Amino acid sequence: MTPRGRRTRDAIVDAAAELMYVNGVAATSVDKVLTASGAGKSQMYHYFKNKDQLVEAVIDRFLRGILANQPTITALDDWAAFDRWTEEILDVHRRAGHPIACPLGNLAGELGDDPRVAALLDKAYREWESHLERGLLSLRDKGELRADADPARLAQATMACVQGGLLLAHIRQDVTPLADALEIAVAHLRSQAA
Amino acid sequence: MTPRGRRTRDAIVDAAAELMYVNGVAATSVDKVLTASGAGKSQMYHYFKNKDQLVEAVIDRFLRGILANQPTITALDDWAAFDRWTEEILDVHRRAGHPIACPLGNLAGELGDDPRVAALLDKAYREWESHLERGLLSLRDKGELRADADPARLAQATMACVQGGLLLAHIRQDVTPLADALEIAVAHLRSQAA
DNA sequence: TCCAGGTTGTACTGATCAGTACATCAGCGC
DNA sequence: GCGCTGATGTACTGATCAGTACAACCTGGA
Repeated sequence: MTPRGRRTRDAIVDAAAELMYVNGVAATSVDKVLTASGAGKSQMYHYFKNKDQLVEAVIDRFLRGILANQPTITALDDWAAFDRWTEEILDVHRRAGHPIACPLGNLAGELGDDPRVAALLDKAYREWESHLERGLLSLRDKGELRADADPARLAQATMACVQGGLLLAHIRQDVTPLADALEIAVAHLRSQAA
Repeated sequence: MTPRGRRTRDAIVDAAAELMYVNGVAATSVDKVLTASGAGKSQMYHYFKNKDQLVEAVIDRFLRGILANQPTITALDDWAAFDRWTEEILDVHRRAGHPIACPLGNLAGELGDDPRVAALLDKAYREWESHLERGLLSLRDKGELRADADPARLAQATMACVQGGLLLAHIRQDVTPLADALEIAVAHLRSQAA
């Protein structure tokens, strides 16, 4: 693939991600993506076998964007870092100009019963959670988390709170439910401190 | 509307709810609903102005089904009742034969950016939460909840945990995230006990 | 019996959908 | 300059979509 082709492919994924984030996958037709990206149909089917493959690329793009928006998640080496992490999440959704919602969470309801897509979403969520788990592991190694705590399960429960907070924040376009859910999640983690 | 018409209308909403629960709203065409319900197109547009109005009826039906599945939510008059409530939720989703997911939560991602649908979903969630709030109010009146606790906000945070737990449980088809999230939610409520 | 209002079957429209066919273009190595 | 390969433009197909038109139906009350 040449640099020109790469740019075109990126433009298609960009436009698709934006449209699918706001309107959902089913409501985002290939034609709309192509109009928004300025590409033609032959490009779309040159770089993607079908719409499903485009959705795959969009899911990956969502995850990369999410992780880039919360840099502290890769540096959770003390309890204060968890507080900074929740502040980063809140800051993202306090910024105006886009709906308050998790791009991955938006797909869960619409596509979660397609086992193929569910597997991709699961993979994305697990990568997201793995950073939380790594942070908890480092705390446990430092003796700041109970030795019998289960970092993977704690990470999963934390993610559940994040997603639930975002879902209600989305419906109400108000960050309060997210802020409260994040506080509860981190309080629960801290309750497992050694 | 005659009893016969009522039955036809109910059959349409039944079929639509089932299909939209599993496949999402956009993937559920009016034609599929009518085939599944055995009704004809003229009935559909006799009882509903358009597909959006059918979705409205489905949202209401989802809420009724959810509340019917957790009867204890209307009798949250001591802390033990909250534990029974979480058990009811888990039991529903431990039963096989249907995907593990919240019907309302499934719609949030797909339709949450349509302000009209978001308002309907918000209304449904508020009714759901109102029962939690009522329970917390009764506990506060009995002196079992701190006088300065905010029942509405606590109810909202609890709902966030429920929804997040269900979202991850959906993607993973495993009730563990839901069980953990429910436990965290109720533990947080109990931390506000007087 | 008759008839009015609620109910139903079927055929249709125009728009949009995902995906395909095929010709042309652009740029890079030779 | 030549030719190959990736990149692109455009026109098309058949399926499906939401919604409409219209005639025919029941069924209860007068």
